[in-house]
Amino acid sequence: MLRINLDFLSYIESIAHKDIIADKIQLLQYSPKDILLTQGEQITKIIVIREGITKCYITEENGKEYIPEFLSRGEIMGEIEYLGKMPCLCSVEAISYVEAYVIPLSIFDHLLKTDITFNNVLLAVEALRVYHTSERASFQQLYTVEHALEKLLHLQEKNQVAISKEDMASYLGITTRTLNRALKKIQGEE
Amino acid sequence: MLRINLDFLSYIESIAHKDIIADKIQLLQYSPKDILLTQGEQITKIIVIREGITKCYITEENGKEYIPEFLSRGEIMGEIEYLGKMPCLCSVEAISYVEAYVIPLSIFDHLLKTDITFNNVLLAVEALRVYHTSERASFQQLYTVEHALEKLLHLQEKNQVAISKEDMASYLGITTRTLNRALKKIQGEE
DNA sequence: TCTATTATAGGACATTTGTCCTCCTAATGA
DNA sequence: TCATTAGGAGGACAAATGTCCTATAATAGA
Repeated sequence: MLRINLDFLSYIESIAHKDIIADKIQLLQYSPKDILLTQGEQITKIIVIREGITKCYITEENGKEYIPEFLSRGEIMGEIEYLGKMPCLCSVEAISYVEAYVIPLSIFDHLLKTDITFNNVLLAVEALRVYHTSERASFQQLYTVEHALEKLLHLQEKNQVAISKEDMASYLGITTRTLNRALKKIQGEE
Repeated sequence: MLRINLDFLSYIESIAHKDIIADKIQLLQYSPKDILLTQGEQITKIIVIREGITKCYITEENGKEYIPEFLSRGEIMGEIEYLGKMPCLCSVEAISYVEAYVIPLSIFDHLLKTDITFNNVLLAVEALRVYHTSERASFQQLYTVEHALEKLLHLQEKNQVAISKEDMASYLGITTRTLNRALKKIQGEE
């Protein structure tokens, strides 16, 4: 639910500090509600979060929203679209104070073509993403809302994150009304 | 819905034929209902489909099934789990006659560590997977069953695939009863 | 201080979906 | 030929979910 990837962050930081290209990788700051990426647009940079929490959300044509993930430390964004030559899948919004490395596409491309360790590390990142995304899609389709909600609440507690009810509903792919009902039911069972 | 990746297939075939390691990559045949991978087991090989259609399915603890994708030409399997050091996420079953390249882990690993083009091609594959998986999860959560079913029917027609009603329901994350109702409703609207 | 806005909570009703059954048909093997 | 089985279709009822609406509390800004 709150994805982090410290291995990847370490690798990016080692590049950002030591490399000849270091001065081309910026460390930027974002405030809550700042937009890091916009759905549908072409990618112009790759972003890796150093600190803070963001939400990644898809707005469908019927106006509803779905949150595939909350991204935090060491998570990369924009690379999927660049690699697949696709427009941006999600919008990404800071929900806390955020610091992130911003990598120009030229640098990202250079790393892809020359740095095999970078390729290996990135492949591991993407593998985990596919795994978790499929696992979650399956879970949410086949279990009750309550079951999914309980899991979400545990994750929230474990990660010490506070998210709005609306975002929780978007993450679960339900309405806030259904979320409230499920919360009531869980309380009653305790 | 029926994923194919001809670029990746070309690259694998070029390796399978020309390389020094060619004799270690086998071309195996499978009949309908043969199992290529089993959910929960450790991966022992990487498989790339040359011909035919397979279904990839997750069985949850409550006995229900979810089908993340139907994989066909040029699709790879097992690599996610190997890269992420995870047990097998899905079982994969042939639903037509299938021919597939079977790559030993040692060879796959060797390619990862030495062949940067291989890394680049594989990254593109995984990027598309994350993209499509998230896109579909969002779509299925936020639109009506009918809407999702119509899309599925178009894809089936376009790809000339016949799948059982039960598999269609598993793909949509619903019961066959709900599938039948949705089919009736669509017929009425035509 | 006073309004406007936002997040939250939940009632009432309609719709959708799941569960449990039954029935039908085609294909298969004894 | 006659069960037997698997896939498909759909009725009846219960449960879950969405929609629409109202209400409250907290907060920000004039």
